[in-house]
Amino acid sequence: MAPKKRPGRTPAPTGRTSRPRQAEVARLAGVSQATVSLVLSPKPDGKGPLISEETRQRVLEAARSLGYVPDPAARRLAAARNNLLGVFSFTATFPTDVRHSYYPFLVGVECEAAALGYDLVLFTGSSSGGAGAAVPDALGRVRLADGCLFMGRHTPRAELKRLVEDGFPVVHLGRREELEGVAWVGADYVHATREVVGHLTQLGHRRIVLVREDDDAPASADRQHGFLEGLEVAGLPAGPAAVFRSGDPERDLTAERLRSWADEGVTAFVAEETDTGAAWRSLLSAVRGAGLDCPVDVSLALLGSPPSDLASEPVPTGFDIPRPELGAAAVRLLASLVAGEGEGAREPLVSCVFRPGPTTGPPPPARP
Amino acid sequence: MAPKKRPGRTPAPTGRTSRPRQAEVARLAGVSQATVSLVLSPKPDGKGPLISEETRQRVLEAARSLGYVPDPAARRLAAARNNLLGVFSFTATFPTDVRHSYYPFLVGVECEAAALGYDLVLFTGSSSGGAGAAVPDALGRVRLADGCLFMGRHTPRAELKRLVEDGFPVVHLGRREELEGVAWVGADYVHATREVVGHLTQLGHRRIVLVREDDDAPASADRQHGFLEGLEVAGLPAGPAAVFRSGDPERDLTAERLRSWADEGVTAFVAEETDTGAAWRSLLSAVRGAGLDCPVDVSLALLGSPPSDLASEPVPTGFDIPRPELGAAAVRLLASLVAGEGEGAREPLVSCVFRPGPTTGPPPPARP
DNA sequence: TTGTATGCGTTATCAC
DNA sequence: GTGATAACGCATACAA
Repeated sequence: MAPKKRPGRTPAPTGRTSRPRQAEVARLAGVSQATVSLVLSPKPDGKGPLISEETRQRVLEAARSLGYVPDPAARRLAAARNNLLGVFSFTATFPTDVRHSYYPFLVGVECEAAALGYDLVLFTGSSSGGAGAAVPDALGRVRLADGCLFMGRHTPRAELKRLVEDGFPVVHLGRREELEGVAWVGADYVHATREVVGHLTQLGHRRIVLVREDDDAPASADRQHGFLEGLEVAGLPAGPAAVFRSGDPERDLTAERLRSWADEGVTAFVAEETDTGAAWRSLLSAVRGAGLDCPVDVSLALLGSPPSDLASEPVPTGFDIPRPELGAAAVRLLASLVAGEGEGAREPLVSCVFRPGPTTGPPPPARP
Repeated sequence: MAPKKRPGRTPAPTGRTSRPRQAEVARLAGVSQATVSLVLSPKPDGKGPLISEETRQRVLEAARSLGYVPDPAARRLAAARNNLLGVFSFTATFPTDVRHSYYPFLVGVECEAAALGYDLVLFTGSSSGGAGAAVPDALGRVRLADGCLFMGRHTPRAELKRLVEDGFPVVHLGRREELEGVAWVGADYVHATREVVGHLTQLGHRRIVLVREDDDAPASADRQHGFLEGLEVAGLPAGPAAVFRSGDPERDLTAERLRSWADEGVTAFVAEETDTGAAWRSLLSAVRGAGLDCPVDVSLALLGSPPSDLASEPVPTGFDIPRPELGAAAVRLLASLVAGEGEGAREPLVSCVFRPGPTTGPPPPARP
């Protein structure tokens, strides 16, 4: 009699070659499948049932002879974790335009993730397809990981908050105090900028201008904050006139503008570093266009690292953001959240290190 | 009467917040779990049962409000796909030592993966921190993805072959003809090197030496192959004397060695590009140490791109490996394998483009 | 058109 | 110590 056909999945998906399973190892070793599991993945602290050495060896031998390899999918499914940490950047992680890239962060992220035993899932904001095609919410896809790291200057607040409210472990790379409940690690731009300004004032500069882009990212706000603080501690006027803010510095920061500043007695400029490096690039070309010599006529400092297309130029005075360390710290924090260890962020601020350079010097003698 | 306790796993692991499952979406939408599955992953050709538009919307709405995202492990276990492509490098993908990195490849990989609707899983298999890096399971983890891209000069043949034999879609970035059955895409180093040698011979060089590391990677063998071919087509002796092979060029490639070559009439050197860039770096410093002027006294060419720590120097004559294109091509091939479209690799070799530079010129007049 | 009943390979638990 | 047995989350054949 033919066996009655029952509902359910086709016994063998007739897919690709199937690998040996624990059940087959068990048959070959003359034990149960569960025993195989116990032998092959023993509890770390020896808590589980102890297996006799003889059985152990039989199982191991059987597994080896069959070339058994555990199925990670099944393992993860049963363990309710997938050992995956997500990395989501609001711009492409590996942009064609190499000028703004998150590569330096990833150096630290990958290292630390590996050390902690996690693999990484790279999500891109732009990617349209992906596993969550049915769910239009781009950010929703990150839930496939055990937790997710977010980076980028502009963060969709609502969606991020939603994740956090759902108890999904989230860490933002970069200060994000406005988003309550969102864990973050960031660089101490305030302190680092104050330090750069201090360097300039000690050299004797009395009129300094901050060049920033028209951008409300905390990273920009922090630099401006530190800048103004730096002026204050030096007893200099810290009015809004000291800040030049432009949405398109390549256009607004002209040689004429620069000359007029020089005429007013401005002897030093600091520019913020942004994704595109536009502020610094514009500042440099304006200085050249104005025929000014740096650092003789004017001192320049960069609040961060120069864009890679300017790598051949001398590294300006400023500070270095310890990106790999930041990435590593973020991963550590994220891992602790995933492990359920509460808010384990003791010190979310990582210090930047001051970088002396050839672009700053004493101010020129006062002009008539 | 209390329900009899039966063996089995604890119903709820009492763990942390768990992601919503199809069952919960189903409850919220008032349908069965199977219906949710049907709505959320419809057959591409509309083969499966058709769901009424009204139910569809209810399910989608429920899924969205719950932030549902399919579990990749479960998807994969159920013999489906999870739209995940793996990337596994045998050296750290983002090494601390920035001199050798796979970043340029990833630019193309990420772009193409996103375009094809895949997310990327970065397997941190062989990174520094890996405690159990030696476990054979390291490669097994990639089975979590639908397929995997491998990169690196040194490939564990056995494990890779195992994956392929099991029908797991695998693409190797870099020529790998010795591993039968392993699909690959690579750069045409043979042709590109021949071209560089041709450039030198046309300039008039008759004695050229190849500096390579002591490394049996195909990438090295191909360059040597192309080098010797280039000599032959120019009618020059292509003996082994023309190849300088060293496991530690920083030590072996001395200024004295270089001078003696010059005395023998050698007027040009080509160095291979490797992970570390050691060959090229050593060559440069030896030339300087010998007090030779490039390109006046000696011509130098680099079979690849200079290491990033030499980015400030003039870009030498040589060729550019189209790394992003290679990465993209690899992803395309991998995706076609995942889709079951057989060996879709028509042309696995991508051309390198010759890069003229200031480090080569006519040979100096013959010395007495 | 929707619901029911498996099964994927593993881990975890309990009774023996 | 060992062996059943129940989930883990999802996909699918089949019944209704």
